Amino acid sequence: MNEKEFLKSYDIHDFDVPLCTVDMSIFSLIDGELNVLLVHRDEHPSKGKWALPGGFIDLKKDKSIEVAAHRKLKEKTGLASGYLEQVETIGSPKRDPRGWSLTVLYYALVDITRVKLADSDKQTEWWPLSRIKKEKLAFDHNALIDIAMTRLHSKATYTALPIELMPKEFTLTELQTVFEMILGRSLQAKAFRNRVLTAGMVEETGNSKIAGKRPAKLFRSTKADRDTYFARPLQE
Amino acid sequence: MNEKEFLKSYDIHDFDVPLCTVDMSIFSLIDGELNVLLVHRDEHPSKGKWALPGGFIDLKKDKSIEVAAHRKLKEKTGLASGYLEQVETIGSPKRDPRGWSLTVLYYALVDITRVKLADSDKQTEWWPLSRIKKEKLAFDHNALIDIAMTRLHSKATYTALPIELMPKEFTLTELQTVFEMILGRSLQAKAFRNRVLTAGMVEETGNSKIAGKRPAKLFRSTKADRDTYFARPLQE
DNA sequence: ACAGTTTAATGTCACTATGACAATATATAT
DNA sequence: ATATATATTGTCATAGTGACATTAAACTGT
Repeated sequence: MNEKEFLKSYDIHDFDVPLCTVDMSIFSLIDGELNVLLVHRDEHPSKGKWALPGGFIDLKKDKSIEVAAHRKLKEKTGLASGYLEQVETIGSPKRDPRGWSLTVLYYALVDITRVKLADSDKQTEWWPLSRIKKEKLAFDHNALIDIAMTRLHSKATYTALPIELMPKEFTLTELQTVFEMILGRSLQAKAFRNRVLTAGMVEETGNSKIAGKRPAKLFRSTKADRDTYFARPLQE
Repeated sequence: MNEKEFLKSYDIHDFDVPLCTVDMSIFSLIDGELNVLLVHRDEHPSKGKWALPGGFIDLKKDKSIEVAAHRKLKEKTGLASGYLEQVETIGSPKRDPRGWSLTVLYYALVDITRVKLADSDKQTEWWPLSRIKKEKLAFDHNALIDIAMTRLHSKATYTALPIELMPKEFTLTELQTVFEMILGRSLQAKAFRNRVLTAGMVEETGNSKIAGKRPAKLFRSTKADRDTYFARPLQE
């Protein structure tokens, strides 16, 4: 049998194959808290529960897994760009009642001011992490968010990635607060500013913002933030 | 329809699903060069070419993807333990002629002195990276090895992971050479030794090794190497 | 006007892991 | 002994942190 004949006779439906999905943990910053976008499931399985946006790869449309992830991000948030990174692929026979299933987990960081939630048939909501911790989501999605969060935490120790969560202009104190939230501890203002500034990850816009007391200078991302690493990771 | 009825009526074979595999880039150190384990394909597709060990997830046996990866490592090298890490999941409609396919890529670092290649029906060989660069492997496996190698390179800048490639006892000069090979540049002996020693990743065995000139002290891994990060990554 | 308060931003200094390069130690070969 | 090669250590400058103190610029209330 040559290869052509082999391919003709090959049918994937003859085999036991796992269910295969892409799930997205989309983070944003709302009212000083990290939020994750969830969709309400109104179909079985896990009907009635809230889940990460995601689903099957469209074998006709998607040219790669990352393209599939970008498509889903666009569908839900209207964002064509935005930071997106593959985290891990998780699979087991138990995570979905339909059988052996596997999901490629991505996380995204979005600027909430640019998001336009889709008019979807499905209900879509931003949930703060504190609320997510208290509720049982669909499938193993609580665990998936934990995994994504761990990656984000890790990244924040050696890159300026959390800048992706910020609006166009922001103060360094605001940015520091976001880092503190992700890292779960407080940082020294002087050290933090030096770090971010000497690495060239942000630049002054010339504007400032008054939040009551002394006005704070506004900064913007230099877009070096995605690729540039700090010279040293945070201690501890 | 309740969930039970839904699950009863659900058949994954009704849908277009991607082919789903696990592939392993198993690295070892042979004659001072990095090698990768390859298997000869004597079935379609890519018949006659060399490929990374891997294959389908066994839905009956495997409780998780990592377990599947460990199983394959064991089958090929006889190693029940050994360093194993998921790198990335790659998928596209073109990488396999059978259709949309996706592979979860792992890499492993093994001590070649402990490996016992399986008496398999398939031919199994260690190929040095230099040879791999010159030949076209099955599917996109050249690219997969590049991806795994990039990860290994990256890890070597901030962890002592390459120790996993070493035999039980080794000299620091030998270890430095391995790092230099992975990083593709030379390192300062003093700085390298300080780094590895102060981080507590290796300890003296008390023995020494004579390779012609001044004898070199022998060290062993403290097994802190897997979890411990250097205080700072290498520059550049 | 002026003291008090709050938040923003900077000054100063010690610490420590690196990189660079020089110097020393210990074996073999002749 | 001397040369040579490899292993190992000494010394010093550098730079990015962490810690803590200090200054700056607004507002508030009297």
